[in-house]
Amino acid sequence: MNTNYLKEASQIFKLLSNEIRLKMLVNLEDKDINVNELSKILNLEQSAVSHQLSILKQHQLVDTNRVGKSIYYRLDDPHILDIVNEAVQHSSHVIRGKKHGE
Amino acid sequence: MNTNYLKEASQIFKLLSNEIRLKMLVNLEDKDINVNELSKILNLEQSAVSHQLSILKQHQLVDTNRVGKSIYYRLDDPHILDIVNEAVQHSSHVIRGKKHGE
DNA sequence: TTTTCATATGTTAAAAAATTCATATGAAAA
DNA sequence: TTTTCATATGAATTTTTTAACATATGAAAA
Repeated sequence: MNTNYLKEASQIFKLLSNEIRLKMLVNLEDKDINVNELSKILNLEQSAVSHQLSILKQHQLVDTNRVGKSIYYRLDDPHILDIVNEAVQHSSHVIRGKKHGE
Repeated sequence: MNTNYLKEASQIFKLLSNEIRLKMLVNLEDKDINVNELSKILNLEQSAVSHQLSILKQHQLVDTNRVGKSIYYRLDDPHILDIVNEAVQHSSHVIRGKKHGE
């Protein structure tokens, strides 16, 4: 069974495994937002926000464009949110189901 | 914007962010497999396999049943593979697209 | 009921990721 | 062309994950 392709998949999941980054992506769904705004929205230090955005950008989940002095971020491939939605659905199933423990 | 639900999602992604665990899930797609077999398939120590399986089980991604002395694992909710497939698709897009660097 | 064998668990060491604080950059505004 | 301001980057620290080895468990087979 060839499972080489799973390495890349695991890397994407690593990106998505952080709540802050998820929040960023979700917030960027329908509008571009600059670093300072994101910082307020997420209630995080500017530096923390920049660091996370840089990770997302490195992996081409977001892209930037400058407006005046600000850098606005946008989703590079909105399809990524489909993956997030699937995970949300999954978790709500599990919670509702309470298959095992509790 | 309410983003509380993203915490659970991030936890699922955390589970999926490890190549070994992904390989396990994919291998379990169409048949149950016991620990020893998995150990051979993935070329990993038994203990490592058990540890990872235990994480997956704790989060209800797999379940077990005993046959003789062996413990067979199975997918608890095959839907989880849909999420994996979406990620695979995404990564192949990005690779093909080579949107930015290189 | 003793032994065997597959699997699970505990623990520690190593690696990777996240957080924080300080500082650098560099384009835009003055 | 100097200053300002938003953002990026660097580096040290802490936290989280992974990996590895040793050992415990416990059901099944003898």
